[in-house]
Amino acid sequence: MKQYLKAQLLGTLKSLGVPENIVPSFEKPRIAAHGDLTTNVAMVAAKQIRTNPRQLAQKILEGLKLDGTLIDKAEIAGPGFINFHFTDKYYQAQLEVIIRGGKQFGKADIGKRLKTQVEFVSANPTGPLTVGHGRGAVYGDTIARLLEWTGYDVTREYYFNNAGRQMRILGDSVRLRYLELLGEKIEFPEDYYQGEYIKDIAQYLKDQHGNGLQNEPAEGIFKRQAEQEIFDDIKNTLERIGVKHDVFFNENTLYETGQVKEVIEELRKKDLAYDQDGAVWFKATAFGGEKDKVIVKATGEPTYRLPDIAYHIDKFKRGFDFIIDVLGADHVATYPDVLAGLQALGYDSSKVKVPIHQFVTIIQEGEVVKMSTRKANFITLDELIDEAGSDVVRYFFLMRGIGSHLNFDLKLAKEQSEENPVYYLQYAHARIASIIRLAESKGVDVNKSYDLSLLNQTEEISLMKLLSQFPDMVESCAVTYEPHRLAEYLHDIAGSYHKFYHEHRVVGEDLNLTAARIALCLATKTVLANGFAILGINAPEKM
RNA sequence: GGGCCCGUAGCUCAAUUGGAUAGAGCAACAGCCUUCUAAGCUGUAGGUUACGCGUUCGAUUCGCGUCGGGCCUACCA
Repeated sequence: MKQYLKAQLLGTLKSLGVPENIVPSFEKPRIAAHGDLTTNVAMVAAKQIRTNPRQLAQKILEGLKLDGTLIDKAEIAGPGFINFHFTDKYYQAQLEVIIRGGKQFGKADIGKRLKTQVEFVSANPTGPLTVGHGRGAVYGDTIARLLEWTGYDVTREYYFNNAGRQMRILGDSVRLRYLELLGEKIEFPEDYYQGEYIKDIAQYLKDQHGNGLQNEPAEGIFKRQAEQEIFDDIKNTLERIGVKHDVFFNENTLYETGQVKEVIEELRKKDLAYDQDGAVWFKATAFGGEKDKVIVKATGEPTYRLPDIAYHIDKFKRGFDFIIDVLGADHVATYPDVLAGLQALGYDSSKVKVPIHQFVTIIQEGEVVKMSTRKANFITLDELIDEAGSDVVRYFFLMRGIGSHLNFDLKLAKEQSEENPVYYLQYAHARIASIIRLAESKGVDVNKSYDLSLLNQTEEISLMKLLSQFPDMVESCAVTYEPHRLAEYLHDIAGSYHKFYHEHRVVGEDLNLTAARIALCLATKTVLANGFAILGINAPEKM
C-alpha cells in the first residue's frame, strides 16, 4: 500500500515541479479519524519551494488519481497533512493474507541471511543469575528471535571467564566453608562470597570426600566443583525462561591460541601501544578517548580490554558480519575502548551494535534492595521464576523500553500475579481457542469458505486494521531493537479483540456471518500466537 | 569534577523516533454475567510532560542551562 501511494505521489509531485529530492514518507496517524496513512510531504515540500503547505496539498490532491477499490478517500487536514482512508475491502483482503500466512505471517527477509551474533548474559560463574541478569537475558534472546523472524542467520553466544581473581576468591570461599563444616574455626573474609550456595557446594564436597580435601588448594577441586555447579545452575535457569545459547565461549581460549598476544603486537606495530610505568598502554586518545588505557598491568596481567578486543576480532574471523553485544549499564564505560581497538586494527566497528539496558531495582516491602553477588543480598532469577512463572517474567522485562530504570516491586508481583498484564494477552488467545472449539462442536467448518465483506462493524474494522500492521511492527522492532513496542502492540490487539467479542456474537444463527467472524478470530489468533512466539511466551488454548 | 542513562497521572510505564486532542495497567469510584471464557467490557476521576530559554508550520521528543535520581569514572570484570 505504501509503495502504491508513494508511486502515485511521486508522479503528481513531479508534474507540479517539486524537486526530486523530496520523497514522501508515511505514518500511521495516532487518531482513527485521521485516516489509515498520512503523509507530511506537502509540509516538507512547501518549506523548500516556499509556498503555503495547505495550498500545495490541495494541488497534490487534485493531481492524484487513486484506485477506488483501495482508497476510500483522501483529504487535507491540520497544517497540511494529506490523510488517506483505506476501503473496508482492502482490510478484508488483508485478513486472507494473514490466514494464508499462518505461522509464517509477519516473517521478513530484510536480514538476507546475514551472519549475525547476539552475545548476551555472559555472567562469570561466580553465583546464580540475578534479576538484573534476567533483563539482559530475556532482552537479548528476544532480539535474537526478532532477527531470526526478519531473516537474519543468528547465533546466540555466551562469553565467560573462569580464570582470574574473582574465581580464585570463589574457590577459596568454598574451601573455607568446607573446613568450617569439618569443624575448623575459620575467619570468613568480608569480601568473599557470602551466599548460601557456597555452603551447599562445600556440603556436597564433604559428602563425597569426607575430610580428604583438607589440604587441597583453593584453585583445585574447590574452584572446579563450584564452577561446574554454578554453571549448571545458570544454564538451568536460562532454560526455564526459554533462553538457550548456541556457543559458550571461554575467554581462556584467547590466551591459549595466542590471540591476545597478537593484539598487543599488532597495536605495537601500528604504534598504538607503548610502555609506561611497567604497564602497556593503548593510545585510546588517538580515537577520541579521554585518556590512554592500560591493557597489560605492571604485574603482567592484562586488563579486560585486551581480551575483549581479541574476542571481538575472533567474532569477525568466525565470519560474523553483524555483532550485537547486550550489556548492562555498569559496562557503559568499557565498550568504547573495545570499539576503538577494533577500529585501530582495521575492523569495521560500525558492525558492532551495543544496546545497553538500565538496571533493575528490586523493591521489597517498600525498600530498595541493593544487589551484590558478593554480598549475596540479591534476588535470584530462579526465585523470581518460581514466584511468577516464565511468561510473566519474560513479559515483565519486555514490556518496557530498556533505556529506563525498571522498578520491580516484588510484593506486587507476587500478590497480583493474577492481575498481570500478560494474562490479558493470553486470555484473548485462550478465548479465541475456546470459541473455535465451540464452533467445531456445533458442526461449523472453520476452514469453509467465507464472505469477508460481511465484516463491516466498527469493532471488526479496527481489529482488522491492527492485525494488518503486524509485519511492519515486527520489522521496525527488529531494526530498532525495541521489543517493548511489540508487547505494547499485542496488548492493543488483545484489547481490540476483547471489545469485538463483547459487542458481537461469533457463533450464531447466520452461518455466513459465523464463518466470516471465525475467519477474523483465526487471523487474530495467528497474529497473537506469532507475536507470542517472538516474545517467547506461551499461547494457551485454555485458561 | 567529567562521561552515559533517566525525570510524563497517586504508583509502574507508553507515546509510531519531530506530528494533529500525551495514552495503558495498577490503585479509587460507578455500572455490565438465564447467550461463545467476567483473567473480560463500559463509564468517572486523575497532567503546566521536573523547571527556564531556544530551534520551526509543530517539541514529551532536538540544542543550551538549572534542579533531582541511577550507573560509570581502576594497572576490578
